[in-house]
Amino acid sequence: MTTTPRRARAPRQSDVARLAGVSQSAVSRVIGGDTDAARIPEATVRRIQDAIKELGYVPNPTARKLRTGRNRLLGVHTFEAVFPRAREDFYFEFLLGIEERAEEIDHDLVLFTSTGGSDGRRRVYRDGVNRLNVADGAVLLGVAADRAELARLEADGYPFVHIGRREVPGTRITCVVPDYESAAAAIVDRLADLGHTRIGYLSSGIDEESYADRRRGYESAVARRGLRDVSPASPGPGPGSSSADGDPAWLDAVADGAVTAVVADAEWLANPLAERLAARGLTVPRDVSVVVLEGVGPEAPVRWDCLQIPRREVGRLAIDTLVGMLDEPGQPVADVLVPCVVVAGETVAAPPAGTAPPAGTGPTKGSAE
Amino acid sequence: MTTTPRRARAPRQSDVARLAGVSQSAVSRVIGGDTDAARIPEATVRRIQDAIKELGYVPNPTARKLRTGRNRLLGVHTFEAVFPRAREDFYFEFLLGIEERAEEIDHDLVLFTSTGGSDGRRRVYRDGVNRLNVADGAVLLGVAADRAELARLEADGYPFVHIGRREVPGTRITCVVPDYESAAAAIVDRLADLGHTRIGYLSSGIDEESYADRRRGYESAVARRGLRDVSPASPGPGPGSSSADGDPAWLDAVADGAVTAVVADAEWLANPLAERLAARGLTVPRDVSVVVLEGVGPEAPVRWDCLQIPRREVGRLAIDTLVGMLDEPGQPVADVLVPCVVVAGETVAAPPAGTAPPAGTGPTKGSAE
DNA sequence: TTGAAAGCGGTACCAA
DNA sequence: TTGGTACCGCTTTCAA
Repeated sequence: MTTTPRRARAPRQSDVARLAGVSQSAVSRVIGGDTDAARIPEATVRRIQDAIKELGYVPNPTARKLRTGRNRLLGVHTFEAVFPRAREDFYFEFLLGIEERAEEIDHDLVLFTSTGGSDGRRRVYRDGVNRLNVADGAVLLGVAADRAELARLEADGYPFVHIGRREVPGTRITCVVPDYESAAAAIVDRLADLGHTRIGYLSSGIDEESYADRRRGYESAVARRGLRDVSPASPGPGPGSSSADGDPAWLDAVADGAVTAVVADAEWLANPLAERLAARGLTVPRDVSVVVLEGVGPEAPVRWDCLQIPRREVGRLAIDTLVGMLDEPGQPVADVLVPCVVVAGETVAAPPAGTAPPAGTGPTKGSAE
Repeated sequence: MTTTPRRARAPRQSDVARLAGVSQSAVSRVIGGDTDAARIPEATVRRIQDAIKELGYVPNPTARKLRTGRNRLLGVHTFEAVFPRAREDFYFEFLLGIEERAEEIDHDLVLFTSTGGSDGRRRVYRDGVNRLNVADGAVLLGVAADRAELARLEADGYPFVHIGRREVPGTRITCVVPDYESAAAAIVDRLADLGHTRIGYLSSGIDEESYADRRRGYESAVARRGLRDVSPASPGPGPGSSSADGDPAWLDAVADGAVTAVVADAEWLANPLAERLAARGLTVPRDVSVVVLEGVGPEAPVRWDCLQIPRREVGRLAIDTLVGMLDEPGQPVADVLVPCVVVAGETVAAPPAGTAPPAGTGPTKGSAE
């Protein structure tokens, strides 16, 4: 009976070397695949491989890491709950892409966890030690990423990329971000091409980089195409203060034909908008076209025309960018912009015929009162 | 301006030693908290700590691991999808307990991922190397855990515990399992105490250790209490072949009063059972009591009397067991049984008055035809 | 009390 | 081509 004896000590390269009758460095070379640099005779390679098999030798990743600084382990750190429930669908696709790509390039992934503090926020540093250090580098994500930690990580020279734009004063952190700006501009272009000349922007009021990107793309395209921007007054940030709620005057102006297309930050803004327009006798898209700047799933009640965030691709590119940083340390790395797809739905059409711009219909910018 | 210069190299103990004017080993001792063994003067300790702070020194976990074999990293490996959707609720509580306990004893958690194969199954070994090796040990979970890998892991001497009982011929793997057997027996005892004398077992037909445990507890208690077991014929294993579907004859016998209480493997068996009993004019629990052998959430439509799996506690104990193995290598470790709670619901009552056992109501075991 | 030095298991340079 | 050897950063004897 050939029961494997409880191996007291894992075999090392030196054991392999002894069995094969060669030096330890020869073993290391064969394992490292350095057969080109220092051509080792077929026979020797064979003997070494046999010895490896016989002993069941496997390289020790810890020793490797200590020596080379790499162990083909990539960290993933989300600043939110470990096993998110509500946010799960949001992260899921990113993580899929990350995992997919990591595996393709033969890296393993480690998900860092532990809440780290009584406040329940997930931290990178605990007692001053960077927990990510066991991995060669890390991908960070999470809408509420702690910026101070990002700055420290960067200052410590730890290689990482962040999914989603994150600006930290005095620090250059590498981000992989959906190209919201171009996509928003493309959406405006499409509306302009269809004949819309007076459009509005319905903002979520959320003060975060990605929302700013979208708005910027919208505004530059509006200017470039010479359109008239008739948006409601910007609401203060914070939940519940959607601008659709806040500006009935603007809605009345829309009903009056002041605007023939609306670009909305998010689906949860578009739904009440459609309701309120309906209450004023307007139909989407016959009277007003609506585009949503955040991908909506196929199970959405309305098939909005929308911008689709390429989450999977963003995840994959985050891995590639990170590994690029590891391979070329010290090189400055530019942010990576990932193109978004604009998906056609059922909420965009040409403006209603004969909707000439009513003369002097309110301000170009700001509330339409 | 005190901008931290881009640190080319992380500070090491030797740097700290030089700055503090002591030897490297002194630094190591202070960090290791060995102040008792080799009493270092207050002043020296202070100088070293100051130097540590000034340099921002943090210990290198890789070097530590290479030297001591430990790095306070515990792996978690699930054999199912990385970011489970459907199963999430099932695993979630285990993971909560694992994380909670790991943090209490100051260990970090590493979730291993990567699908490992084109078959989509998650593997521990890839190209023969144990990917868990960067961690001191690991907690494994997943209903379809690959047994061959468990055997190999054990043979390799890698420390791990498995959540849920897993039998592998020729191997002793340490498991942390809910004590289904005792809980099932306690349930039978309670029914017997209430006066039930003829009860049935509704099996899921799933061929797995945990289900076998439950049935064993049921059967031993039935025998011990001298009850009559009138269960439907065991269905073949596989989805859709629930025994409630498969045995209308048994249902008729129940309606006839052959059985006053039913123990069901899972909630998805109990729901159709209740419907079919209702169709025959029976009410739960007035005519028939029903207990479910798998905890059901508070949002369940029916508040079943049920067995609650102490998932959180199981997770915590898995960590404690694992760390125990690490602290005392070589010691054989017994499986850990975690008591289950039996939760009172609204589906158990005393048997209907005057339900004397009908004489000769069918076989003690098997189909009640 | 403190320091020098030997590894932990590999990698990679430099000689032979 | 091959082997000897220094070193990665830390822990832990063993001497001083």
